[in-house]
Amino acid sequence: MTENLMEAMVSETKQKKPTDKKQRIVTVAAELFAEKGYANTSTSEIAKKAEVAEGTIFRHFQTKENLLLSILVPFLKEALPPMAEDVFSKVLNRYTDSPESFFHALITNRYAFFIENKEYFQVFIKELVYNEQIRNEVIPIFQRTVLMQIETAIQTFQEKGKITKTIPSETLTRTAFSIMFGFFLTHLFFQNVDGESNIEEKINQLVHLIMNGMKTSV
Amino acid sequence: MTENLMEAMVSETKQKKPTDKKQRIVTVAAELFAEKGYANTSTSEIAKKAEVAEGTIFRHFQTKENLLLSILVPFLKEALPPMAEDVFSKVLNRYTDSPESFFHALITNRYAFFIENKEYFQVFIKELVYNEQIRNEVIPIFQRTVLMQIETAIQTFQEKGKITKTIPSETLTRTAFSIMFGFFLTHLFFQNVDGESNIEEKINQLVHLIMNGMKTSV
Amino acid sequence: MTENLMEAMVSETKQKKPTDKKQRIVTVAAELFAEKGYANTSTSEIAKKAEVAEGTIFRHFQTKENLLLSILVPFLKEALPPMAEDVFSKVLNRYTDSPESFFHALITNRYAFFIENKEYFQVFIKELVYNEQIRNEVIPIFQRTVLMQIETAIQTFQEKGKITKTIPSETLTRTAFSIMFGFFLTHLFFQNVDGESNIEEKINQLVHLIMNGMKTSV
Amino acid sequence: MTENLMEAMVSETKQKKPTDKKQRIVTVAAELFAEKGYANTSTSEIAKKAEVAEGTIFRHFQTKENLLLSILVPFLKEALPPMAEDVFSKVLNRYTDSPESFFHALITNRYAFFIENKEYFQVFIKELVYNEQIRNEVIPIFQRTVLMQIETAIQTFQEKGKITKTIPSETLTRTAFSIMFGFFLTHLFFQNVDGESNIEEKINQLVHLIMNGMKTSV
DNA sequence: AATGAATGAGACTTCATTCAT
DNA sequence: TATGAATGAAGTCTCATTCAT
Repeated sequence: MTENLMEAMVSETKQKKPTDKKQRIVTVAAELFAEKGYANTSTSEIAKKAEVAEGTIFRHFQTKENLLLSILVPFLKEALPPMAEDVFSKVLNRYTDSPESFFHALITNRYAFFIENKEYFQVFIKELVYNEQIRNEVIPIFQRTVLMQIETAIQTFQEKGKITKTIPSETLTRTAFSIMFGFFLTHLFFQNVDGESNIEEKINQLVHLIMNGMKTSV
Repeated sequence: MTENLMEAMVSETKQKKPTDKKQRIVTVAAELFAEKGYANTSTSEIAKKAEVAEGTIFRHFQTKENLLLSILVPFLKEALPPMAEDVFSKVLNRYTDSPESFFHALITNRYAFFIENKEYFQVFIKELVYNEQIRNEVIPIFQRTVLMQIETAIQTFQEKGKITKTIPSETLTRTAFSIMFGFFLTHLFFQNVDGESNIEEKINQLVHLIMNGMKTSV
Repeated sequence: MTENLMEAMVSETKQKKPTDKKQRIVTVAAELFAEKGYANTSTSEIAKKAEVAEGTIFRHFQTKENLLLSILVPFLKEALPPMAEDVFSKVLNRYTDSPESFFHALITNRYAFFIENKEYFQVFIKELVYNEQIRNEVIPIFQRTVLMQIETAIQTFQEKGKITKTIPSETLTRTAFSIMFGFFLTHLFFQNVDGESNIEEKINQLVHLIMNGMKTSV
Repeated sequence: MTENLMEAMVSETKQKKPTDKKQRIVTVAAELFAEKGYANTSTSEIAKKAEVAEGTIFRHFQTKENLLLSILVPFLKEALPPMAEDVFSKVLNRYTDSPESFFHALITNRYAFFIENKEYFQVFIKELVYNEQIRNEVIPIFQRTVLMQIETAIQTFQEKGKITKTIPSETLTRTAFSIMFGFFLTHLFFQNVDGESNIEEKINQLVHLIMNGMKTSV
């Protein structure tokens, strides 16, 4: 990993319309990286499946690693900052009165994004676990954007007396994130956990657990 | 992956006392697999660091993959079934009256095991994410042992009216597991999240969140 | 090397005024070939530095090798035959009475040409050493033109009793050429051997050494 | 070129007995590098001609460049310092009274060495011309050892009044070296210039030219 | 049991060249 | 004339695995 992810996320704007073949390479590579991981996918395999010459991959991406970044960077660009800015300004402001409706909106919004980008999430999570440099570069960004915004929301609700102050907001944030992320992961690595039908109900249950835990309701 | 993990977990009992060199290979391989992942670690690197000839690795383990299994199988053998049988008979039976004390004992017990085996957990999780065969073989075992035992415990508490019945036990189980696993992962991939000092308090907070959620206590 | 240098040197007269881009390609290629050698310079590098598309190079020169020849041939055309015909008829006839003035004029004349074409000399010498076909084609031409003309001059001086007859004219020629060529090479591969100032004096010294050797003058 | 030639010349002493195959690789590579140059010789070609697997080359030499250094470094180790130290102490001390006998002994000695190592000289000179790093590293060594020793000898003779003082010793040295090196090169790149028979006579003529030049003897 | 030289398949990458636009 | 995307052969190098000692 020579390039820096942050730089890549900034500089990667000058993309003209990607060629047909270039797009095909990205698509196929994402599929294969998602399925078998970056390290277990060869460029010749990508070339074969995308029906291009192997050299074409390198004309467009220079290195295999660059190809990986070309998949991850646009995804992260859409996944991280919007989650912090766009989504939150919408979600948080609108549902500012009840933490329940906030968490419900948050999970619903991110679940939709997640379903749309299942494959990219798989690539991302695999490399997050496997690749130290990506981990080192992405996690701080992630903390500054996603986690801190959730924490801010939670603190707001703590101020309003709607969320307990006896537990530090940091721990609350991590726990809420764990529940949400665990929910997504379940859907990522095990297919068809639940029929798609009752997702709405599942989310309601998660929100209930986040807010009320599993003790018997009085 | 040619061999089957289950078979391996059974057949691998005939281990005599491993040679000095054999042990050194396993130790070094675990370190390197944990750090860089299986696919990014070469046998020659292992040989060099373990100060043995490369041939020696193959004399003992036949294939590189076998070496990986020789690390994971004993670990899983100790991690999974005991968690289900041994630990649960201790934990569940002893703390049968309150879900709080049950979750507290469970998390405490597994956290200790996790701390002891940090390195093996890293190898395991990396390959769980990256390696389809391991995923396919281990997850069902995991579901049958760990998750089902937690679910049984939760169902027992539901019968006793100590845990809500309005949410299916399966969802409750996954959520509890998410919280617990999220807690462990935080400690696995980010060093020094909290000072080691206040672990006890952290666990108490987790248990509180599992049982009561984050809404303001009345 | 498919084309024959002699053919190229003859046929290559039909050059109209070269395009702006064509000229830029030649200039840039000469620079790069001089610096890094033909084999270590890629056409894409040339294209980039000349600010043309890679295809443009091949539209004008068909092959990379042809581009090399397009640099070398005009250079050799000026370097070799004129040295034989033009220069010699001037130099030799004018300075026919003393070998000293002949060698002085010869070295001065070629040194000027060499300084003007330093870069082309570098390309030429690199490929002369590295490329068997160029060596095989150029050396005979070189022998027939340059060396034989010097030898003729030396023989003329031998007839006049101004140069020793006890050593074969061939050996004398090679030695004179070695001294002259060694002087040029020194200036080619090591920068700033002498300040440019005392070139005239250096040449005088070389001529003295060619004619009188290094023994103490009586 | 990552490694430094000087370091390589020092560190390369720990060589145990080279394998049969290792030796074959070196021999074949030297042949091919001499014939076609380093950049135009592929490792697969070397492997084929040496009748080893291509991997074997890299097991022994890590990189192709390292293989080149493994050929050049021992050669230079033998060629340069001995020429300065050993040879000179023999040649200079023994033939201290007349510059003629000194140059005669010097050329004879080096010519023998050159004939024995024709192939290595070809590799060396090709890369000296083509490869900037080798040039930058070897030339200073060369200047400090070979050239300076010749210059010292010449200065000694100047002190004794046997060589002219009107020309700086540096110029004399370079000229003597040009004549000698030109003589060697002629034998390197053009085969069979003279029958081997009259080498002794040729050397005598060179010495005469160095000392007396080509003017008619009185 | 242990070694380490040897292997060869296959990895990533470069590059001269072609061709549709 | 000029472009630059596309090609695929060939290049250097890595690596798990074998085998004679």
